[in-house]
Amino acid sequence: MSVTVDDDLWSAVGDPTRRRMLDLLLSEGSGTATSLSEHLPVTRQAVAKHLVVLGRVGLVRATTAGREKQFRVDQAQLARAVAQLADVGAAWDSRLQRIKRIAETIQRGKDTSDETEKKQ
Amino acid sequence: MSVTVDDDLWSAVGDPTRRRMLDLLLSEGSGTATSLSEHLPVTRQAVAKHLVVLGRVGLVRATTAGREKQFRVDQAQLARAVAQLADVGAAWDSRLQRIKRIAETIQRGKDTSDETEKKQ
DNA sequence: CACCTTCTGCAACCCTTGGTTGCGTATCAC
DNA sequence: GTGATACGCAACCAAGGGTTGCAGAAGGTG
Repeated sequence: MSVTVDDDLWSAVGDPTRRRMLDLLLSEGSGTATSLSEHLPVTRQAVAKHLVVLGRVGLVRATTAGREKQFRVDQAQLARAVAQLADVGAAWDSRLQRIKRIAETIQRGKDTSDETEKKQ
Repeated sequence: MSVTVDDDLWSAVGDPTRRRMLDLLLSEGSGTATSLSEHLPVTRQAVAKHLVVLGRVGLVRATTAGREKQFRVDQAQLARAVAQLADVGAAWDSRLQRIKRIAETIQRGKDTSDETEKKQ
């Protein structure tokens, strides 16, 4: 029935900036707060905060090397997030399909009763 | 490459309370702010605000009858939202697949070069 | 009609969060 | 050592999700 989703994980990917960050990390393999902020319309500090959020739900992990902190996407966790997106989408989709089917059934029922009326 | 999503639409379904509201509206057909709040852990006023948000992005529409305001899901718009969920999910999924494939290729490459070294 | 209930809308007010600026600090490179 | 660079922390602001409180419109009943 109603799909149980990890609200923290969902809202982590619910933010547009964080989605773009994930896109960047996926396409570039890894990145720092500074390097990511160069491709985003927000400051480094904002990116750093988002990285904390993403780290909290396990979507990224960091390795510190000297003064740089490289972030990478945790593939398993992102796969989990993708699965939840798919689950919710599928649930709503089946709801919509069901409503559509019912509507068509009612429509067909009307036609039938019309014909019946004519026949009577 | 990066899927273009309607950020307003996405963040509308990004909120867990709004997702539950959509679930309720889908399963019950329609509902008022008051009736929805009875099945949710928030007050009627909070629900009313969420309904404004959902209405702003076209996910719900209202019909006023007497003192009651009945809300219904706009199926076309919800279908659009579902499509965007699927798009983003698919984009990330293909990214993950690609990374996995590259990793396997590198692994295979190592094996091959090992064999090549042996042959040489 | 009057009264009471109920459903809605508006306003004020918290707290969290996404964003900024400013500053201090650690690391690298010369 | 000095300067540039990458980071972290703190203060601050605006928007959003949530609450309470209250006023008004619509329905039911004497």
